Amino acid sequence: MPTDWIKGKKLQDIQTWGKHLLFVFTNGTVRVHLMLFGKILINERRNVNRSFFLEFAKGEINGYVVKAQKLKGKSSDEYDWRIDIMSDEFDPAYVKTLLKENSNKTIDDVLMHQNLFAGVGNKIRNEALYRAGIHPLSKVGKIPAAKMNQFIKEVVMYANIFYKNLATSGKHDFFEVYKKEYAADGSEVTMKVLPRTKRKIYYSEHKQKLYS
DNA sequence: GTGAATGTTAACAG
DNA sequence: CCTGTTAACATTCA
Repeated sequence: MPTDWIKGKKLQDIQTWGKHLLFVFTNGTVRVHLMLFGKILINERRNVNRSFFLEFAKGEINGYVVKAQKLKGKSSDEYDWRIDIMSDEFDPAYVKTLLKENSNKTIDDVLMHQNLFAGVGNKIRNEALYRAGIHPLSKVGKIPAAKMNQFIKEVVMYANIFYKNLATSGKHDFFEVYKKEYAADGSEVTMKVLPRTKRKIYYSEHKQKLYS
């Protein structure tokens, strides 16, 4: 990404939307995505090329193996924070209306859609489904409304656990089912490779009910 | 040396 | 033209 346009400009704000990290300048916004292997370091460098960096009078922000691009318009035009699971504006009722258009899809599939649950990745998907007791291959339209409400809460709750873990210990290793042989409740964990996405899902047949 | 892993999207096939 | 699938990209760690 060309960076000439940022030179000498003031960084006004840093925002997040789902997995997007946004650096807001007076004359534009930079979106940074860490993809699978990305890292952001503050006042720290590695011995490999930075794929994105911001150098200030004091301190610097370095991105390694990240994807950076300039947003076309204002971030508020491009992003709807009602579907960002970590946002104060996250709106479960709104997400539910969006889910209605996806009632014939499976819950594991829909969860990873960044235009429905921005910020959910494979770990949060597996953990939230386990905590809510929903089988990943359940059909969205077959899950009772009350259960769906509970589930959406679990997504947000687990995302916050994940975040707090990372913020306090620098690690996120609180898993009850993901990559486990036995789940937290002692039941056996089943692992399946999803045919289309090739991602792995972990679940407990015992605890997680299949709605189909 | 090999495989797997917090993800997205361009390119392709049908 | 739309939908679904495959391939590509990049890095670190066990």
